[in-house]
Amino acid sequence: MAKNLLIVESPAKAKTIEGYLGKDFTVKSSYGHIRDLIKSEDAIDINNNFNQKYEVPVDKKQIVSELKKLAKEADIVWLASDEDREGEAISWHLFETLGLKEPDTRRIVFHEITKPAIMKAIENPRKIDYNLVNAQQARRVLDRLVGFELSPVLWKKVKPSLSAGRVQSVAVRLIVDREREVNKFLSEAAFKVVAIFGTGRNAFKAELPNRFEKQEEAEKFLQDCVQAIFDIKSLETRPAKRSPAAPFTTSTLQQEASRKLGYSVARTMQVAQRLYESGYITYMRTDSVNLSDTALDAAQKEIKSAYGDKYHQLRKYKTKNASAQEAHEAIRPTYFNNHTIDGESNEKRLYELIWKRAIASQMSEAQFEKTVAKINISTRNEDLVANGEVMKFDGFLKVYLESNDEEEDNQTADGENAILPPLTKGQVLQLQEMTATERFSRPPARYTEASLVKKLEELGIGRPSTYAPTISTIQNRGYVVKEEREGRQRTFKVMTLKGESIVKEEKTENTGAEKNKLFPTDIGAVVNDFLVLHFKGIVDFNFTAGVEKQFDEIAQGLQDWTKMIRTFYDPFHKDVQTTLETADKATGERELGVHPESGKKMSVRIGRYGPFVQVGENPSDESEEKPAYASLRTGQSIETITLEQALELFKLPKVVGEFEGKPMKVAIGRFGPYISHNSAFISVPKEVDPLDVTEAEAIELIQVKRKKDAEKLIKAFDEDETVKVLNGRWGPYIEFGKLNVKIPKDKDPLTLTFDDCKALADAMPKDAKKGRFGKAATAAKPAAKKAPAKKKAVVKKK
DNA sequence: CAGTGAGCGAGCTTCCGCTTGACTT
Repeated sequence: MAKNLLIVESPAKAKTIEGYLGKDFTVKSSYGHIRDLIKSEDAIDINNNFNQKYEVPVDKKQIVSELKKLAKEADIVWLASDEDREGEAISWHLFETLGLKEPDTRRIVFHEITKPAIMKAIENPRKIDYNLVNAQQARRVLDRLVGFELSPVLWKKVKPSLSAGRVQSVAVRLIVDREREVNKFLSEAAFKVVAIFGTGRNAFKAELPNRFEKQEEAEKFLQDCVQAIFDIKSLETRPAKRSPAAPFTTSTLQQEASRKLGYSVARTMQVAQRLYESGYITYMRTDSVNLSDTALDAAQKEIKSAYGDKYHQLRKYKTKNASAQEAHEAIRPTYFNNHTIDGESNEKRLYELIWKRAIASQMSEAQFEKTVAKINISTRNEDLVANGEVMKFDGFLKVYLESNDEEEDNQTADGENAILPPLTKGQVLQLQEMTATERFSRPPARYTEASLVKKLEELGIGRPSTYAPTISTIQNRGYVVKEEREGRQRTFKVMTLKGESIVKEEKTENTGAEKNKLFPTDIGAVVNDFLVLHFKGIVDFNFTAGVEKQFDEIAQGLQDWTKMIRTFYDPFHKDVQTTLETADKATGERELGVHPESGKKMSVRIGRYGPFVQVGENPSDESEEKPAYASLRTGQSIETITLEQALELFKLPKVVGEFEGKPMKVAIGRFGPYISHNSAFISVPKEVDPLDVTEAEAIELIQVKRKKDAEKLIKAFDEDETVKVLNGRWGPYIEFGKLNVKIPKDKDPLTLTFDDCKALADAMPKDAKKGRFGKAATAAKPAAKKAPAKKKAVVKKK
């Protein structure tokens, strides 16, 4: 029997370490925290030094009892959780929960999963650092107090089931603020001048550094250039270089995977987790850019053998972020000689990204020669400028080029990195073409999931393990939606000088289209405004940074944690109470104006079922006329909707005519505009304005739909007309009332009898539709039931 | 793939961080 029990946080880590330590050691994992505050309100005794009540959650009971048993049998228990605030607390919780005794317990830490690092750790055990544990308790208690006092205020003053917290509320605030910046942004137009000189292979672009605000100025400029002589006024060549980026942390991996692979942050983390569990990469939840000495050596070896000595350059990176806790290494391949791996394409692509970034981080810089040519215009004082860049040595660019957030502005992007033909000072240039194009200044970019993570990290808010869950939470609560939005057409003017004539044209472009961007919902904005009004301190962008500073002092033993929490809590709790007593219910109500015909007041606000428009005052008694209501459509918001748009909402649903003795109604549903007729639903095609649908068109659409349905039909039954065999997009299926049943491959849809269909349908719902997940989970692991079930409920609501 | 928007009241919701799991339409 093993004399030693060593406990780490992650099972994958445990497996590796067990291999290093031999028979005297059993290595187990705690699977993260094993205890948490109890759920109820008395988890923290406010009047008694914020004493906490902890419990082992159901899904951790099994692990804890196993660890308890092993701890009893072992002579020495080694607590090897991570070396940060949370890790120290995990060790302490283990110490308490497993009933360990100090003489038989050792606390050890290591930053690198290698045999020498672990042996060294074992030789240098220490005791649990209670200052660090106190800092974690302060963090935990503060988050609970904030979350569980603030959320109920929202239930009362805004809507039930809402939530607020130190992290999520700031995340929402960032998005609300940004949306408002975008909405109030006034775009300014200016004319940008680009000239093309030379012909064929020797053609190159030059730009006028400043833009013209007025069209006349731009036109005058082109006019002046008609007769002008262009010659090279100066040529300047200087070397330039570029250095690789640091290896990935959780946040930079999420950003880069989003930009280069289009992954959501949740997906990136799922795939990374699989790579980690397969032993391909180091731990994926980290804020450190540090590489271990063994990794540095391995990278060096790999670079030198694959690319040659001159491509290697030893680099040590420092984490900029002050709140980083650096319990792990940066994310890197475990073996640098694996350029690629076996696995799903997701895994392969992410691994490749990680490998390239880590390898590149140890490579030499890329060297360029940059040339700036200034071009004199005989008729004007301004110069045109041409930029050229020639790569002299690729260095790290051989493997990896980091992308950036800025959307490609095709107007400035070409012209750069271009190669200039050989030029000499004084050389006269032949103008091929010159254009002055109207360009518009752009509003700040809306956040993507990944750019929000970046911002949160900059503000020191949240941790690598919580970025992805936070992004999910604010979406699940309905504060934020990730959406695509169509842009609108905009015209812009282009003037082209060619030969001796200037041609003026008007072109159109699409602008403002967004993909996978985060937008605040009305409820998100209302909750945010409420919090900003009544709890400014909590949703302040620097709140976390401020408390983190105090946690650090607690960790260093310079401050008493209960005093710190007391100083925070008393005024905070007072704010909660006065808000509960005095604040009005928040509905985001905004007056739109008066109805053009009736003269009644029109307003928008959020109600029980979402945002809506109201026409007419609230009645004070029964005799008064009731107001009219209409819900806003997706994409509209109470903040930006106009009176005209609000009036449109009342035009639908409307009956457009009759067909086969039944009315046809046009309305807008969850999936867009539709015509309902005799309990059938037909989508109105995109190009048709639902307001203009005529009776004839509606009939036509119904008949087209019927024809299409008939083509899909393989078989119908006399026994029950709601049962049909159909040909769907993914093959034949049975429509059994409201249930769709897939037909197995070994069955021929043509020969299916009614009874066969019934049998297949009977087999389906029990198994697939309802409880498959729940049942299987229950059967396999009764303890793990709770968390997934909860998650599912949230998804369902949506 | 509706139309809703009054008010009562019971019982519920909610935080952040550390882990992985077994699932999906």
